[in-house]
Amino acid sequence: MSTATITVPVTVAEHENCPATSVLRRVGDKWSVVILSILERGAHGFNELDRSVEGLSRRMLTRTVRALEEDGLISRTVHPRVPPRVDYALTDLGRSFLEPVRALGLWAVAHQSDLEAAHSR
Amino acid sequence: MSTATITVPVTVAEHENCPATSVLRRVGDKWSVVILSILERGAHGFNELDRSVEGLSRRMLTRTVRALEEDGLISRTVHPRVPPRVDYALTDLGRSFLEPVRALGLWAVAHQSDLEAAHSR
DNA sequence: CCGTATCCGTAACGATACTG
DNA sequence: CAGTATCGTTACGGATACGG
Repeated sequence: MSTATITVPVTVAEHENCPATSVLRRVGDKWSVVILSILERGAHGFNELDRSVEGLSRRMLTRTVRALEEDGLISRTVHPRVPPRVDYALTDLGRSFLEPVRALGLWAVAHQSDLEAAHSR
Repeated sequence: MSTATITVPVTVAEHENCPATSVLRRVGDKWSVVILSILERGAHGFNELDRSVEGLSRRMLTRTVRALEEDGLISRTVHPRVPPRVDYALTDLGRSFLEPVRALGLWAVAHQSDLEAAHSR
């Protein structure tokens, strides 16, 4: 039984240093969760990912996978072949990250009608 | 034991219609979670909230509370007095929303060292 | 196949000044 | 006390073209 608590940042400095803030922002960006979720089902190459998600530009794919790699949520493996092959895959950290993210998604689905009701006012 | 699953949006249309997307974006914006967390400890007036968070402008406070109200996560009660008094408070929906959000925050704290290690490469 | 570089429009956000 | 209006800056993100 956990009794852990979180101190909510109430100053700019706290906000920017808070480990949760960067994670929350990553959850909020447009493509990260989609990429992570696709990689959950197996490793993919760059263009493969690009084609998997309609509307995702190569530019944003590059930036997103770079950021996810810097956070240690995915790995990037270069296979020196011709043609070149790069595999993106979830790390253990990325897999564990998806658990609370999924909880949030499930919350949204469970309360979808509440949200819609509130919005229609 | 839940077996619920989520279909990840892979097209622009799915992405924008997905109930989880808007929720994830709300989690990602700069002040929503901070405001919700402060309101968790009790109702507050507008300037009271403003002063509670250093670095939060009145402009963004207005926009944030409006958005949270539209989502049904907080309530806004106007007391017709002089001087005017407006109370912002968490709704039940807002309270339940904070549970998965907190799970995400706890994940970030628990894996803070992993994230820092990954980032220092 | 796997990206990078450049340009450009939009949206987020802060600062400041003003109102009921 | 509880906001709105306006402005300027910065970050996000798409389109396109080019390079290893």
